Amino acid sequence: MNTFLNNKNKNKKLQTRLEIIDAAIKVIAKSGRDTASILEITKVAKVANGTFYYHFKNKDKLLDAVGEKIISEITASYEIEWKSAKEDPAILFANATKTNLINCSQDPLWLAVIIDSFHTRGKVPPILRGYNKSLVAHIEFGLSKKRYDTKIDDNLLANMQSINRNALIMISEGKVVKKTIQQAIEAKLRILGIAPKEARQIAISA
Amino acid sequence: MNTFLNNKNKNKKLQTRLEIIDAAIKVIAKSGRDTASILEITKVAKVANGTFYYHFKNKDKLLDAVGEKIISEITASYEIEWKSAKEDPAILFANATKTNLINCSQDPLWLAVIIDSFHTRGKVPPILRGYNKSLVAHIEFGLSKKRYDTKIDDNLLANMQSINRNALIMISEGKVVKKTIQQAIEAKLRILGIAPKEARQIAISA
DNA sequence: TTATAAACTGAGAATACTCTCAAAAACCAT
DNA sequence: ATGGTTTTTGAGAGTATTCTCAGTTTATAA
Repeated sequence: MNTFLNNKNKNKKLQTRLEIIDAAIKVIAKSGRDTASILEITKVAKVANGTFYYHFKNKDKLLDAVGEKIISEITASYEIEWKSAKEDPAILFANATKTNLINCSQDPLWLAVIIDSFHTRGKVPPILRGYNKSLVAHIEFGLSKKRYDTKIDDNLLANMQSINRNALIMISEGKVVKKTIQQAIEAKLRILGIAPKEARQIAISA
Repeated sequence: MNTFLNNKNKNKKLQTRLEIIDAAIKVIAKSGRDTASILEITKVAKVANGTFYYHFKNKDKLLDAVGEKIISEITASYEIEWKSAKEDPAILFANATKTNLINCSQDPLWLAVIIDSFHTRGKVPPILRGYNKSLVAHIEFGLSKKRYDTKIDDNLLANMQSINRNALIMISEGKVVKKTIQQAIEAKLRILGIAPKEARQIAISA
């Protein structure tokens, strides 16, 4: 019984790890990814500074873990429901957007971290990667049904993401959730090439 | 002749100040607002560290100055031309967007700093303030002519800004300028409520 | 030329952060 | 209980950054 972990230790280690991740979420929500210091995170997590380095090689690895935790709580809902492939892609997309935004809004801390994750220089943070995949699937589905009038490229995806991000910012600043989500859906559908009035209709009834 | 500055000195002082601002633009373009250090800026500007503090109270004041410098080079183009108020507001807006994006793209350093300025937590950086004012004027003009189908609010403005930002990012990453600008115009007009096909037409002929 | 005020310098105080490591504590199978 | 292993601790080395300030240089009015 010498080189591998037994269950008790596994749990203890995991628990500390989770405490650090939770503390990180709190600190990032307050100060942002770049300014959040490991010192403060360990203080909030009530562990010694050195403990952090036992669990994570460096700050980047921690940020990855934070991203994965949040994404795992949220993105499942965003997966396209292929079983309903006979439905209007625009309506499917509207519903997915709604669910996704509502999920993100559950916890103000997540909200802050997710918004922060959009403020990124350089590499795409993990929080956004999964989202992009589902997004492409949705749009391709709509294109295949000749429902949209656009092309998929980085610019389009970035615009879709930005609309989500802006909606989340509005929500985090206290704007009415329902109305904000409607606006986001309307804007996205319009960009995709749905006629203005119809986009509004779909957004309202989503 | 004791308390006020004479002309020569004024010039010398101003020149050093400008050198610091230019250096700051270079460093910010490379490292981003948050990570840019005064030490590095003064090194690039070839002045002593203390000189910085003779000219600027702190980093924030420098960032304001940088924003003002860039905005003064760019936003004039975005002002609505009221003399042509008989024209289609959508076309006016399309042209303004085009000019604005082209101006921003002139200098890769500006481009980087402007993009960076969108990554902001908290207060709106000065670069964006002037832009917002003109944007509202444009949209109000279109609404008054019943050309658009939307409401002006923070969310809408944020979405317009994001589309610009995304276009600038694409350009800075080497995407074709003309096509990227067309996409931005098309997306903005569609969000405002112009019919999809017409939005594309206007974007293409802008 | 010289006195004076403006502009600049760079050493260093104060602070903050990341990461390492030897030692201590906690844990658990026997 | 014992001994080996895992986990945690916190002091501190190394590095970086902001900002101050006493003193130096520069420019110019007289």
